[in-house]
Amino acid sequence: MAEKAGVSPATVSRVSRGSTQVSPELRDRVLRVIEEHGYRPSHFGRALAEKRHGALGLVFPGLSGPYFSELIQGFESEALETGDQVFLLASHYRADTDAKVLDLAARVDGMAIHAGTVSEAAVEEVARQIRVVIMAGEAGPAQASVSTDNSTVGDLTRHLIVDHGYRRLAFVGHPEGSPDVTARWLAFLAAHREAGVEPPADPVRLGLAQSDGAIAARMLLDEGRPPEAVVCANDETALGLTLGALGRGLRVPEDIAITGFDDMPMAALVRPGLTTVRQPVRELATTTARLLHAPLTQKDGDTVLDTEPVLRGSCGCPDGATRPTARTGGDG
Amino acid sequence: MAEKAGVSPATVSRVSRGSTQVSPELRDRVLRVIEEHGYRPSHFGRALAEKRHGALGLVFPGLSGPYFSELIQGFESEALETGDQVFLLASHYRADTDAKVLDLAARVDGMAIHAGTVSEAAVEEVARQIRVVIMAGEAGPAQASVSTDNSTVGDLTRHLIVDHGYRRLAFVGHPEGSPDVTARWLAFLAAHREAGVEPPADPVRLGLAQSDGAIAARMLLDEGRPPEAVVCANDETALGLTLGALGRGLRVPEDIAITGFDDMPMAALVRPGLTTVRQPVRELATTTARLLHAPLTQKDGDTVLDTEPVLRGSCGCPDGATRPTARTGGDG
DNA sequence: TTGTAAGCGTTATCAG
DNA sequence: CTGATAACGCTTACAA
Repeated sequence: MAEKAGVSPATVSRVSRGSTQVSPELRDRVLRVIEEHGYRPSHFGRALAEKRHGALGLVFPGLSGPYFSELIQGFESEALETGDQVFLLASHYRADTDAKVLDLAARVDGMAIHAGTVSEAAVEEVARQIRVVIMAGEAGPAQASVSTDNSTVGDLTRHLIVDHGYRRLAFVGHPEGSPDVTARWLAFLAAHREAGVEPPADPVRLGLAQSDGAIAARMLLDEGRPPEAVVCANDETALGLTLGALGRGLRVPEDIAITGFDDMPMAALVRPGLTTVRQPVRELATTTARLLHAPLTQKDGDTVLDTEPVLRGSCGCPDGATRPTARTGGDG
Repeated sequence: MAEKAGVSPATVSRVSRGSTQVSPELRDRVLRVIEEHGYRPSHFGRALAEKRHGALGLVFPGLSGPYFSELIQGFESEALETGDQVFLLASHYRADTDAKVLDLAARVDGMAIHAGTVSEAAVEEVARQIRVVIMAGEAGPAQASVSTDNSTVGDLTRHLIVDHGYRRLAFVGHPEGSPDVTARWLAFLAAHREAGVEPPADPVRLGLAQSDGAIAARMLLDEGRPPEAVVCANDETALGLTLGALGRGLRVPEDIAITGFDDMPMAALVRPGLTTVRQPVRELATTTARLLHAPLTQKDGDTVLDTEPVLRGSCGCPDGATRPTARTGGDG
């Protein structure tokens, strides 16, 4: 094709990739023809010859809000550094996700999979072909993972019980839905046990979208005896719940205290400010991308990033962040 | 590779693509070996030979909320029908988007580009190589486009002025940010002109995320004289604004009326219900994907899908949808 | 029905 | 510094 420039394909290849092994004159001539014909090297040709795609895959459940947005941006910016293209695949919790993931695996050099989006079997299968890192969950025996510390939900729960004296708490989130929510629910339960307070028998099993928070409001507030405080699995549901509470004429935190998880931008913007847990989503993403770039060592292991509580007005604190009561170490 | 099954590559190819031209016995033997070795045909080999990727690209600005989620799901489900894989590319409004789009263009057979994400020049360049359809904006001379009717914002504005008697309205949205918002702002202005009411000199120029609505609340409510009604460019900002208003102790719609655009699930779940405009996002996406599958005819043209107002409580209507005052046809 | 061989666009190796 | 030539893994005539 570009040999219409009167040179060999090898020379075109060298020029198009900026090799120094070409004489200035020839380079110029080739560049001119490339320009004229709007030539772009074929990715399949290149991939076939190099046995690599120059691309990474990122698989996640859906696009509900800032968490994934931040995750994706972080991942992409890191991949940019290493010159990798990123292909996004949103599962939407659909049944055909496994097939799509397998297909994607044939087009990329490595894949980051958000926990809870793909079946165990598919993850194993993909890991047999290319590098895999699990985000926000634990890796199987063969892959690496990066996640954040969910136990801070326990600190927050203890804060609600010990510092504010709430006794009837609720938890909004679906523990079976993702490792993150599982861990948060368990931390919520553990804090109750530790404080000698009876936890609710069940969580309010809903998703992580803001609309789920609005539904939670209906379930918790339109009946008999609302809880004094609600620990939500993430900020989005917390804000949905807040909207529901305020819309019903309730005051936050006087009538009902609410906490979230993520510390998304809205958390600081609403009134009262949302008490939550800050997790380093961007670092989660960049760490994952970095791991994916180099061949994984036998066991890169499970990296767990730190998180920290952020106390604002919605739990009953004055609207300015402080730290919650430190864990006492006792059994309560 | 799979010829270790003792057959020719041609036979493997035939079997792996389900050709009928193979004897049952051979087919079984090959299938067994394929299974054993976990063989998957290489995409570059296939793409190289077939001169197609079996994939479509979808480029959009970011992932803030239900609009893009719905858009992507619709697009993917349609692509699934035609057996195409979908590659997502989020621009995040970054400068290097053009380069990524060009790269993506080399890996897919067609590309849907959401308006306002990619430079004109890059769109032209991509369109020279593969099929391109613009979403939520007008196509250049060479490509097709699919968008929705934004003029309904004018109907909503007229409703606020004529039916509810509001005189001091505000508009939240950045008209220069996207064709959609441009059209909505212009419709807002036109309705004022038509009704003989003075519109605000400028819109509140903010983005489309919920946090932008919260910022709008600060700008509009924390000072002298708040507007009586606010028309927001989309539901997310409307909800952010609502949250801000309620959090400040204001009542909606008594103290301030608020409208949105999209009719996302939250709109019906909040109290009061959010008055908004329903647009067929899913149809927008499926139509685009369908157009992309077949070679575009010389001018598939600009498809515009219908939208309709949805009146709920946040504008002052009783919380149950009705239709707004019909356009009179006069010049006001 | 099955195998052989050419070709897809690139890179890498090796001569010249 | 440059050009042949052989891969790369697959599909598709064409031949057997």
